[in-house]
Amino acid sequence: MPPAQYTREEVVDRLMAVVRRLGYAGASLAELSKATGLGKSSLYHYFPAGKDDMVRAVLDRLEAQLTAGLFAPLEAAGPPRRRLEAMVETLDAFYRGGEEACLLAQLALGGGQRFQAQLGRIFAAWLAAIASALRDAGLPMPVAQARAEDAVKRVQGALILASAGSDATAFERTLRRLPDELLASSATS
Amino acid sequence: MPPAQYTREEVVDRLMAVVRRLGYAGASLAELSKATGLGKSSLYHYFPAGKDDMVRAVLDRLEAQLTAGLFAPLEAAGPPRRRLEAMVETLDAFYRGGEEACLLAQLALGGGQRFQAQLGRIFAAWLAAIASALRDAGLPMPVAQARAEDAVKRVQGALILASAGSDATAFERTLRRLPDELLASSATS
DNA sequence: GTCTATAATAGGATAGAC
DNA sequence: GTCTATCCTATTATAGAC
Repeated sequence: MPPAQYTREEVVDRLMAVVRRLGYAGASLAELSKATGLGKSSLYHYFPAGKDDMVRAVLDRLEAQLTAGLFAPLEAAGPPRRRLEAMVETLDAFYRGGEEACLLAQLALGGGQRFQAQLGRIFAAWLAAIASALRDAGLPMPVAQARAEDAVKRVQGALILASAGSDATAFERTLRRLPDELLASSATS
Repeated sequence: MPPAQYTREEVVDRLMAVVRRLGYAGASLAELSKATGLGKSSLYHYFPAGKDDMVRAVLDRLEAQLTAGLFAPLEAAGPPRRRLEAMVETLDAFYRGGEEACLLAQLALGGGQRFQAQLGRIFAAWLAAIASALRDAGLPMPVAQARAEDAVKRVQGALILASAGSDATAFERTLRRLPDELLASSATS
């Protein structure tokens, strides 16, 4: 009954948690309503186009969060290693040590083609941001790009393994070794 | 109307294709019915407990297929490199160059905790099979295990990237470099 | 073993009061 | 801006004929 309990951003954050946990198809309006404390009609007030609209808002917000909290710091000035370590810390907090799934992966697998374009852009931005740090560390651009892609794959794969309950520590181990492996001057990559 | 159009295995294969593409929540009985050419009632004849029963059968069949087609060859006699190359070829065919998603990932992200125990076992078997080949190649067991885990993460991550439409060739590139990187005698891993 | 028909429920969406 | 009430459709599941 009280007016404007939550800001739109707070609402979107709560929606994000649901989609992240249950996926696009699994996130029913009932769940979304429960998570936000808003009735279905209130959700439709915020998001006139319905569920698609909600998930779109969630993805937009995630993109903004990643851009500001993950990609920008990777491309900012400062020692490349420090930047990569910051990424690792951000990821660890964001995925709560592997306990929380990745919204990008959820939408990639369960969102049909609805979000593919945006997901592609977000992943590309992530790759570019990592490559930027590696290039600043002195790696040739092709190597930097290849390693960046490898890093994202490892993080995503580790989250799948963690979700599968195979190995709860898999994610943490991946993160811990990431900076060293990205910056190594070896020949493998 | 004709009796027993498909064997149970054929039915399960068709169900698998749907779950793989749409995920657990997205795979409706209507889709499953369409894919198998069976009415809903016929599906309930094969799988009395309903959708859960169907997906359980799908996962059981996948586990059997992976055990016979992927894990066993990895642990069989023969040159380790050959075995790893066989894995890569099998994966490439199975995921059609990255165009098809991974059922394991779909169920890990969208299956709640319903399948977690089985998924954990399957991933553990995969890791053990790769590690077995690497140990036969002369790598110390801890290194073999770490690299095996890394390989599975890369494959899973590459499939996410491919699903996200970010980079269609990411999967192929990951596969191609896998044997060399797994067998390298470098210090990184 | 498959079908048609039907039920019961859940999901997405809207109308209109407050 | 939120609610209750409602609608329509999809979804899951079952009954019973063939």
